[in-house]
Amino acid sequence: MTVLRDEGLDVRELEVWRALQRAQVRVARHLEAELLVAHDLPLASYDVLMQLAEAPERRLRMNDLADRVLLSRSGLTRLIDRLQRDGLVAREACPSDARGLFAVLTPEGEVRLADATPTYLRGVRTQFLDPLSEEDLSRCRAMLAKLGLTEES
Amino acid sequence: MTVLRDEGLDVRELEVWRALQRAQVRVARHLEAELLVAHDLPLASYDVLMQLAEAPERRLRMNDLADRVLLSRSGLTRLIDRLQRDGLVAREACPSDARGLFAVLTPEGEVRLADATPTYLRGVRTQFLDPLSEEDLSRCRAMLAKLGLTEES
DNA sequence: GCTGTTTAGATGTGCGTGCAACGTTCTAAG
DNA sequence: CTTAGAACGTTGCACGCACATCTAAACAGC
Repeated sequence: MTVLRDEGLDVRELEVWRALQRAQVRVARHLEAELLVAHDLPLASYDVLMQLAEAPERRLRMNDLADRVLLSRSGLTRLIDRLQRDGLVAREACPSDARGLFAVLTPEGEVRLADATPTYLRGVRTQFLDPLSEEDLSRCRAMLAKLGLTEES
Repeated sequence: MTVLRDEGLDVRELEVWRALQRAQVRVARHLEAELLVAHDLPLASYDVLMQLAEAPERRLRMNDLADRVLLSRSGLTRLIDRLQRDGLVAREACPSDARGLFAVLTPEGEVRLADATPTYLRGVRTQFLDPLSEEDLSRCRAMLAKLGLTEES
């Protein structure tokens, strides 16, 4: 604590941030582990498949996808490489913009996603939702909405 | 959404988890970037220094430290290697257990930590605390306490 | 004391990530 | 039409991580 005295006594507030970080990492690790053993599917891959499944036409531009998955563009390129190699996703040219590329969910990808989804949902529930009340969740939702609007830097 | 229909309508709940994930990563990335440009200090390194500074005698066993920093044991070994190379941390044998090693914060490490702390605190504040009310924070604190007790797997 | 088991840390290896640089295509200005 | 600049995605590179494995030390029972 000693080092943090200078800026007033928001050590308690800081503690909230650190606990949040810990909780998030803990749940994410749990999900990753379960998905890996049960479906040989890393969490990041699951996220990509899920995003694609939710998108119209089951396809998304690489750029948009990178934003939603919270991954760098280069990271997404490699990840899509792997998914394509495994046949879960295909690349398709964009008719209106020759620079653009769509990542498209293949039928096989859909199956894989459907298989893994129960595992994912169960993990989120046991590790995150179950311990919390309805009230907690709506509070949390409101909080996160506020955080989402703070864009700069 | 279509894929998630099977388990009832907790799509909204799932959304909370996903938003949390996004928020956490966003803030962490911001902190990492700021610490890097201003002090050439990765976020993980900052965490280690902070944990050591808060510990009695400014020292911690490798194992305990690994838990607090939310890093694998091997990851911590490498990170301490780097910090030791940079002179911010030293390794010291444990008198009572010859297997054990302490990671000790050096004076130079303290200075570096003190330099970086304002950057860190400012980041946490602008990206996380400022958008939230006092009420939000205490709610969040309570929520995280519940999550912290769900240990298994 | 002598073995078998457990624990603390350190390594070897492969993989995933971000950053910076690159080629390609689109768009706007002259 | 030509050229400058921006946008989209990919690639070279170095770094950091986790998993499995290994060594050394502590502890257990006999």
